[in-house]
Amino acid sequence: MSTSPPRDVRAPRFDSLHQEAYLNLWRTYDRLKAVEDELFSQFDLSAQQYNALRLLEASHPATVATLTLGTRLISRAPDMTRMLDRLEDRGLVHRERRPENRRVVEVGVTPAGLKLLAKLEGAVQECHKRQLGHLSAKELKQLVGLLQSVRDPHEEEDSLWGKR
Amino acid sequence: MSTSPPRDVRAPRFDSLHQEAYLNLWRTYDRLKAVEDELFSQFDLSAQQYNALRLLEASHPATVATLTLGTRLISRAPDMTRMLDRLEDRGLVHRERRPENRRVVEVGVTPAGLKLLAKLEGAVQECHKRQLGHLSAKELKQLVGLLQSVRDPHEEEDSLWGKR
DNA sequence: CGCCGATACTTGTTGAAACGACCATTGTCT
DNA sequence: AGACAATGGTCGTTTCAACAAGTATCGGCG
Repeated sequence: MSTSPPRDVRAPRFDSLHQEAYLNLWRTYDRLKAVEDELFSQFDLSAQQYNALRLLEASHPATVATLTLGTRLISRAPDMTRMLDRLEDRGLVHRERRPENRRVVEVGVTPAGLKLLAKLEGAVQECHKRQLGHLSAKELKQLVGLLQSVRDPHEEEDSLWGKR
Repeated sequence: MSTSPPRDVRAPRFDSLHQEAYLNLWRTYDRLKAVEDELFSQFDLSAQQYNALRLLEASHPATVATLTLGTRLISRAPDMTRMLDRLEDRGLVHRERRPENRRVVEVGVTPAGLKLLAKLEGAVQECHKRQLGHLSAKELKQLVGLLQSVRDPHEEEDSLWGKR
């Protein structure tokens, strides 16, 4: 009886190709997120908060209803209220109920919020370069295409992220 | 002066290809994670906890030091202690200090932990199929390759996830 | 042997996420 | 007009993650 060949018991092994793909996706996201987190933590922002500010900037000067903003975020956020509380406390957004429908709370970015975004813009671009700058444009496009295919059946019909 | 063509102000727009790739990665991970979370929440487990149990199973019957386990996890976990506390309270892992080095805490999976893993195995495979079953093997392999390239410069020299 | 730094966690504390129950407002149906 | 469901948030509570500071142990080194 022969001994089995030496192998690194630590090396990740996978039960299926699907699992390998998912765990690779998870790991890759985690590594890239670490790069981003390091930047945002210097400004006491989370990636999610930055994302929200960016969305408000895109609509500016129009405002956006709280729940609408929630659905547009990259990662679902079941607690918009307190996230906006924190941004409002720092004077980065403002909230307002309008007479025509007193249920909805309209949210907008403040001048201070826009100023912070402007200050961050360069650093954020640099950060994305550090994350992915080692890939060619061709590879990046291929990656984006594949990720869209992966995600497609998992997006709601009217999602902003669905294939168009 | 002509008016600009109508466009969906809600559609995500990107400042660079790098950013587009990263945000697509984030979004895709979030969608797939939602599928997985739904499964694990039925067993009061997090994906990270399941991952830890899997790693312990792979080493079984040998045990693993707490910190070593932490570095092998897919997503970094700076609070192994309390995560293991929870698993130990549920009888899924056991911990032990050995006389030869009383600093390290050796962790192993218990029979109950192995039983839980066995019970989950089929459902987890099914879950990964739901996540990624709509892609061909060729696409999946291409995706894995691209993700490795993305991650490569962000892995530590001796990481288990580096290219070999 | 006694000290010192390194190792391997543990504990405290604070902040954020998850989940549900709750409340106010509006639109609809009879 | 009154009842009732649907909409849009808010609040309370529990759990989890992150960071810092602290404790126990070990391995040299003079």
